[in-house]
Amino acid sequence: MASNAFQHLMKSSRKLAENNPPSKKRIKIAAVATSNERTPQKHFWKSGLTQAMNDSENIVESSDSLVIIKDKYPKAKFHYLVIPKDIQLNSARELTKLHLNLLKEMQQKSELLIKDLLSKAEFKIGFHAKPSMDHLHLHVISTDFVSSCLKTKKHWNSFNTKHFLSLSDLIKKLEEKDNLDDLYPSDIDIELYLKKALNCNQCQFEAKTMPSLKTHLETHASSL
DNA sequence: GTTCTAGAAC
DNA sequence: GTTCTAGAAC
Repeated sequence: MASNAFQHLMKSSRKLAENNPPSKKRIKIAAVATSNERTPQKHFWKSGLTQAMNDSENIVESSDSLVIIKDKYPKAKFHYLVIPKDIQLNSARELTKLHLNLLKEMQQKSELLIKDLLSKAEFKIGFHAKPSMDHLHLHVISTDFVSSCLKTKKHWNSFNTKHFLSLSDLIKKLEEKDNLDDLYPSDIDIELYLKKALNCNQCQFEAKTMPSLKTHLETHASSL
């Protein structure tokens, strides 16, 4: 009897939940509806970085030419973005020999940034071949990949396949050639990379699901 | 890029 | 029944 009453209560509370969606969602719908009436911007979120790099809350350090911020959704214990202030490019694909000095400055600043962390972590420094956010940004990320923000296969593969282009490779290429045409993957290859099986970056383990990969990565991190 | 959630996969 | 992924979001 008591359990029946409890089940009934649960049922009715679930119904209540259905009839009253979370306020967060309502606000979102209202905001979208407003933006549609006046300025329909399908990809408004792409400019998120441009906002973040100008918000002192996020800035780790800043110079005339570069700003370094913490990634808002870090995919590892340490995850920074090194962003050139005065560049119009959205992707590393368009970098040329003319950008070599800038890239070397970014490399120097990145190495300085992680200098004191090298006893705690290893780092990857590079660009996503196909970034989602506008404004060229260099990822400086620790290789533990232990983070609650790491959730999807795309997250993992974007850093752990040839979708991730190491800065030192880019610099090497531009020292011998004018552009990155013969280093850069095609759009088709990029799609394949992002859908690859989930291979651990520290051993031969292949995970079947993201949750199992995350559990596995934690075992590497705790054995350090 | 994230959030949300339907329905696939287990 | 629960876990997990993947596609929509105008």
